[in-house]
Amino acid sequence: MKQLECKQVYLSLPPVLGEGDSVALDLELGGLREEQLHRPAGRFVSLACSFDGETAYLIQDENEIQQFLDNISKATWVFHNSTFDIGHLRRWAIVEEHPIRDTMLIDKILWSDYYDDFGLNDLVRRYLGCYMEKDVRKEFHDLEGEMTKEQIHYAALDVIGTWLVDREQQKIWTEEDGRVWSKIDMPTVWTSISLDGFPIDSKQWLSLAEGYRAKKEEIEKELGEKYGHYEKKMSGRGKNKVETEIFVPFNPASPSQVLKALSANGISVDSTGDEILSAYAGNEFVDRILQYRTVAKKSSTYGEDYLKFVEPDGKIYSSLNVIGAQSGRMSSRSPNLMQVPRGEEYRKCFIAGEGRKLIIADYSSQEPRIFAYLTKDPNLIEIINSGQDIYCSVADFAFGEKITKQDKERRTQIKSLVLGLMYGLSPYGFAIQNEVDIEVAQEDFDKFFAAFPQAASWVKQRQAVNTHFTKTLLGRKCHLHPYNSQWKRNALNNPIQGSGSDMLKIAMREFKKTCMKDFGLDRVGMIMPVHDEIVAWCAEDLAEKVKACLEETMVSVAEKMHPGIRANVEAHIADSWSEK
DNA sequence: ATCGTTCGCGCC
DNA sequence: AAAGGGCGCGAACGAT
Repeated sequence: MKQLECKQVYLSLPPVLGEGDSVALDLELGGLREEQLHRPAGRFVSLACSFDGETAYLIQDENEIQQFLDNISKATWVFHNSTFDIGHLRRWAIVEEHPIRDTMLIDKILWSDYYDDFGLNDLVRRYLGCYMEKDVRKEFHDLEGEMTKEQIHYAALDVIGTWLVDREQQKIWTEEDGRVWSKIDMPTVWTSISLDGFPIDSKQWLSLAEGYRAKKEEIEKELGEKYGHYEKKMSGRGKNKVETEIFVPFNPASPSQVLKALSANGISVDSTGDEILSAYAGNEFVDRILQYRTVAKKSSTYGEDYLKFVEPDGKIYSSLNVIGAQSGRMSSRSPNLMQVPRGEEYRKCFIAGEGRKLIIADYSSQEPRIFAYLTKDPNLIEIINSGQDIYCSVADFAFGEKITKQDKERRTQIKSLVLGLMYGLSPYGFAIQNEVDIEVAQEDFDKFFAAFPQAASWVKQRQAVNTHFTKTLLGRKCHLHPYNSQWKRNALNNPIQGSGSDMLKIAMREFKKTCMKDFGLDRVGMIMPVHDEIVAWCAEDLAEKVKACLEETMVSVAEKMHPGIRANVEAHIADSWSEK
């Protein structure tokens, strides 16, 4: 395979560029750990750029960064993983919101779920047929003094690769792809790097974690002794060789050991996940294992170690991946703030902080509304627009059952049917999940589709023929694998999930553009998105206004996306994340 | 030791 | 043949 080439590297500032130019930029830092790539940590090593795909300019003095950026301020900036570069550049320079392209994110827009690797080396291979050494980049992390010649060369190749890939992407992206980038994901990049940390009550968290660790260790000890076994072991040499018996405690965290123990208990299953084991609830061993899992999760993922993410200012800053899922959804890591247990005990630890309030707003039934819009089913639309509880109304309309929100069991079942349908749930799956006969499940499905014929035909049509890709309401593509049976469920779910994520991204953009701008970034800020929810903060005296603003923004964004279908947003002013 | 994969489970 | 979509994380486990 060809090697990427660089004709010349100038160890100097780039010339002043004009408006039509596009310039690829790449920042190298040293001394960064994986989990803090998104934080202002690490040493500046170099900043490089290329505006022709042949030559590169590179500086190694952090005092020149501002001038470097000023020289190219008129041009469009191109990054590979812009969140990283821009986030860090702002440590040394003033970086205003600016037209950018991101070869990684744009490739996800173009090829979501067609490829699953979006590293610069992957793109260089796919677009340019060139091979890029990867290992040299690692050395930056340990770099102490001057860059070696080789390192300078590879830093230059990075920007050249980025520039050339961008040029190729520009040739193939459609107007619609361009809109998805400029209206949805580009603004989200700028939003993501200005998200504020989430203040944490560390003391409370710690006492929770300690409690769960104690419980975990207790069960571990009990089960370890009760279900452990002796193993013969040889020790010593030659004449002194003796056979001893060693007690090996049972490890409840080991799926294979659990499987064996279950089998010894007369329970034969293929795997030991919660869904399978809960069918054996009542069995002493099974119950204990499930209890163990609950407390083990809480003392591992949400244990004492979690506090390593709390920074000196008492806040947790997670890293937001602007396109984290094939559907376009965002994801969060280090830590993933989107999956903090919903229990009050945990959410209570996430607080507003002194003199501030949290504004928590989420779309209610976001996906069913999108589903109704996509299918244009008049009956479903009528139910949604009536403002009544969707699942109770479906119970009445489709099944002739008069239920209220208090009939939790049936309502939950119907809710799981409606939501499940949008995920590609089959009657078979519904039957197993709800422990009903397949005939009963099939009948529920039939009744639902009979009541909502247009929804039925939409679902059927989505799955009739593989169109190679699906699109969200705003045109974000996701490719379908024709040889994978999952394509049918993706064809169904993707426009729904993806449109939901587009909606939230735009709502974030609008909230920032209006409310945050009006009141000032020292008075209002965003903390995090959670798929259909935005957590923001503001100065105490602004709470009512900001709440109203966030609510209105979210509603209006949604109703623009699905005209004719009402949106509903539940917003709250709170001192902690647990209040709803 | 260090790596990648699998399992199980937290969230929407 | 499979049987509800999308993630990230920690522990276990097998491979190197």
